Amino acid sequence: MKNRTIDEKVPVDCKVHLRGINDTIDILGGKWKFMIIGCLTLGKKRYMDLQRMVEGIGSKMLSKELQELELNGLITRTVMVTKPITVEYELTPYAQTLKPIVDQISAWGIQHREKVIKEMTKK
Amino acid sequence: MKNRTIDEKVPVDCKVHLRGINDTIDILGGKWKFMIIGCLTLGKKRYMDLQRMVEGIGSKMLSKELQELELNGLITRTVMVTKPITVEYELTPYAQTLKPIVDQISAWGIQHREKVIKEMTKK
DNA sequence: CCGCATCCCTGAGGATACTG
DNA sequence: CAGTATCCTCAGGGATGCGG
Repeated sequence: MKNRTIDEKVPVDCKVHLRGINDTIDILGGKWKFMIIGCLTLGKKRYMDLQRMVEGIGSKMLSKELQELELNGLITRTVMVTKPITVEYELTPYAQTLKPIVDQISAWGIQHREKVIKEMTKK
Repeated sequence: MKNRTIDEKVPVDCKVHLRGINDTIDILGGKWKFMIIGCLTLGKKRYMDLQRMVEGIGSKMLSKELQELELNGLITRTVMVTKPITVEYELTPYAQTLKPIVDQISAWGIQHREKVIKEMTKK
């Protein structure tokens, strides 16, 4: 048993803070989840809509990520028994709590892009 | 050339919104970046500190992700020429703009965990 | 239109060992 | 202490095709 210097600087509230980040990333990690949420932030969407909006995503990934989001209670899946079947995805009220986060992430990306472009032209 | 119904519902500002998310995820994606930023949010940290705080990360991933963050101008790396060498990582002023995002992500994770636990015990 | 099944493959990422 | 190098794996994820 060595006399470790651990814990000297890792108070409990820090751990909670970090665990919070971890938990969120566990749920919203992956390559597309934020994008999907971002799309649904704009209103309910159909499968095709999503595939078109989330540029680059494949059918397999899309349905997989949608399932995971549904499991976590973030989106609802509604099947409309129309001619060719129709499915609508929508954020749950609970998922609305994610909107501020998604909006900020988007805003940061936008301003970051501007900053990068500015730096390139300046040089 | 088919008469596609695309674009009917994909106005430019939506695309910008989504591209913003994309850009941010490109930079902060990956398994650990948010956690690392979260740690550095608490102040400057040494390599070992980070490895200890970001539970589960390996030496290789840590240094790789740190390099990427440094490339994007989000952290600074300072070498102290001490007995056994010492290196400190710190958020750049620019990276401070990420703090609200990280904080919200953390807060959401914390409240989500509480919600899940509540639902489990309730049942 | 929705989305599962299948095949396949790249690369993220883990474990271990080694250097300055 | 702070990494780098090497090897290896396994799952994320792309492409295609089929069925309800």
